[in-house]
Amino acid sequence: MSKMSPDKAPIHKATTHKERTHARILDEAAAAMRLDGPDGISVAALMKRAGLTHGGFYAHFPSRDALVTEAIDRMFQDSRRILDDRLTQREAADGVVGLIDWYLSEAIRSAPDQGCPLPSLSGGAARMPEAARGRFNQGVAYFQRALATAFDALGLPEPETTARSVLAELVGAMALARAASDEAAGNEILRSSRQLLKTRLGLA
Amino acid sequence: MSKMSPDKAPIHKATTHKERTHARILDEAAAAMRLDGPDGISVAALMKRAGLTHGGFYAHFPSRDALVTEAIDRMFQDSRRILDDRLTQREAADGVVGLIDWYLSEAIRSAPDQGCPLPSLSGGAARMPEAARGRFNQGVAYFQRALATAFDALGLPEPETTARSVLAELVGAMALARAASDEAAGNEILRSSRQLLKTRLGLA
DNA sequence: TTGAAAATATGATGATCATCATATAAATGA
DNA sequence: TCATTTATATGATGATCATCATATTTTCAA
Repeated sequence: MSKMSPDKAPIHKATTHKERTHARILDEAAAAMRLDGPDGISVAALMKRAGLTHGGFYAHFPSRDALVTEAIDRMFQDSRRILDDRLTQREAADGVVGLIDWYLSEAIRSAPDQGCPLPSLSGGAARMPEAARGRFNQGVAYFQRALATAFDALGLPEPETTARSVLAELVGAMALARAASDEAAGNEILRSSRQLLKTRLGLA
Repeated sequence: MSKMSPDKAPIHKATTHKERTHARILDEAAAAMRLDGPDGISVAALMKRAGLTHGGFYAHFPSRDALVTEAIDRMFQDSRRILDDRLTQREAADGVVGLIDWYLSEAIRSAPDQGCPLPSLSGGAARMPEAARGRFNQGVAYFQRALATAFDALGLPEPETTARSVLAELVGAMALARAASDEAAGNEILRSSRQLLKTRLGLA
């Protein structure tokens, strides 16, 4: 990019001012879109949240659709780190139990801007711009593989099939729990799935 | 409403022209919103689909939010009929198996305007106008009770807890299957949940 | 310190939207 | 048939939106 250092790849991750600003816009976008969906924030409102004005947006992203795509990616990067921490840095059974309890916790229920983006975004993924939908499905696939690996370590039969089924229940339970107007009803949904997921994985 | 017949409730369901038009708008709205979400169709586009022009809308609904609320209701009425047919008009085990196979069928996957509205709408329910969110949760509660009744008839322990868990998996699996860009991957999700739901309910 | 380049701000454009005021057309009771 | 109500259409209003053109500020090397 710079004329002065044409071939010099940034070895020490030289984050320029622009890169930092780009990342800040993206963080705000990811947070906002977890709460209000991909169409939930306007370019102007987003830039204001990032401490900027609307005009500069197109110096950072070629279009709003491109922002959505990058923001989806960003969300899954965060989730992936949590997922890896839970599933790899422990004994398999503890990791899976911890993941279930974290994923379906009341804290995450009340904080859609943390936790996994799948429950809020799955229902609308088919309406996303195609590139964003692709990133979304990469995130789903990663989650699925990570679960399957853990289930394989647990000696469960058909780990891939089980992983798909378990992921579906995790996503559906949190989506329904967040939809509930009555907090107690939502918590019952979470409790039920926490309990029965562990039961059927032989972890209860 | 009418000055001429003040106390006469319409015993023979005398559907006036206006009532029929109202119902037509609502049907179009429900179909459109299943495909594209509650914000997916404009008032003008909706009225055109119903064969009318945009101006007449406010003779039928006080606001767009009111339309969304009624449309949510309409969707669940349709689903409820299917649900009741499946779960009550058969032997319990057959009914549950049939419901699972229907709910998670590839046909329904490809036709979001049929089938249950929960997979498409759950993720965004928290962002709905409050009245619509209430109707949505009534629909969820009805579904849950119907499943619990069937599970009780099957002699399963904790039918309420199981109903919540099963509903979560049904909703999550269809949401993820519809999100998939790759049709084969989506079908694998459906197959996995069909199989494991029956297994864990002792119906395999 | 200065001047070019990069980053951000200001302001405008055309599109879409929900909503409403008012005009026309259709239905209905006399 | 006529008059009145009811239903629908036309057209406008103000708001919001993505996007772009251009101006201003900031950064940083010389």
